Amino acid sequence: MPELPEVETIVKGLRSEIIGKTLKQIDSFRKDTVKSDFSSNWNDNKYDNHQLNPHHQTDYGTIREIIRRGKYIIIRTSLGLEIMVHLRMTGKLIYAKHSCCSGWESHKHVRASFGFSDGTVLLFHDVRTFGTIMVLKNKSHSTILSKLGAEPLDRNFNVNYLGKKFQKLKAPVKNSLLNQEIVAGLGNIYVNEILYRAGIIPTTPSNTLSKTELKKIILQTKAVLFEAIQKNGTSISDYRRVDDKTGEFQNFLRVYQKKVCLCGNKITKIRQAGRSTFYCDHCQK
DNA sequence: ATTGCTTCCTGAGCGC
DNA sequence: TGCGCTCAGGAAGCAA
Repeated sequence: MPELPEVETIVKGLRSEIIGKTLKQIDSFRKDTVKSDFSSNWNDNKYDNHQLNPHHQTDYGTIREIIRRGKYIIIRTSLGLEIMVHLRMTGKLIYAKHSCCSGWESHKHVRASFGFSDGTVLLFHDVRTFGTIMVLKNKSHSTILSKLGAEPLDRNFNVNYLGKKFQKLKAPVKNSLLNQEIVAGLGNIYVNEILYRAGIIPTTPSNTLSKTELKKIILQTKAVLFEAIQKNGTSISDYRRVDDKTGEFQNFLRVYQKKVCLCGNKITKIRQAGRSTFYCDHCQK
């Protein structure tokens, strides 16, 4: 399940592969996967298999910039077009350099593809089909994503910010950290790891945390994400890099899906907001 | 306003 | 071997 470090790794991989390439064609092989803000065909959900706006455009421009905001990937072209990708649970972007011999068109889980003028293809592969792609011509990603909270690695994600957000929030701290409107990019794995390292029980009401505890959360959020990015993300099940390699951070997880804590205590597993929470009631208070 | 439940979806893993 | 069940969960939508 790609979270911030996985998305960041994919963005870096994409930059080195497709910056400067000219995007010629966008295809969708499943309804609801690709939406656009300019082609009515793509929004009425009648079509399972088609090209985006094939008669009005022969060129989407050259890939200029690829950025990440929370768990979203935003690809911007020289014509001002923005392609916004969210991988959700099982989405992957795979760059197929040798499209002529791969036979990807018939692959069961390829939901969309981006064709470049040099014959290479970027494939959107998604087993569970939760992933989405938005092609924006009129709107900007920043408008659509305006409700997203702070970037956890930014300077403005600090004790003051989190204190304000948590002030009147009774929800468990685990739920609050998963809330993308509070902080953008954290998912279940990293929130478990962050609260373990911060020594805080995940069920603690957000508004009862002390300044010291908030400080620990901020510090450990940045530390865990930084380390995970350095290890190219966590490959628990489906996440792969653009070149289909796995990340390595799964070897450094301390609490997620663990049975026993480093201290020897048994790890407790509960469910919060429909997701698994792991914690050690000896190391976390 | 806030919180929490349901929905979307498919494959892996398990017990029998 | 194969069937049916449970589990994995990000975010939207809706109900309380």
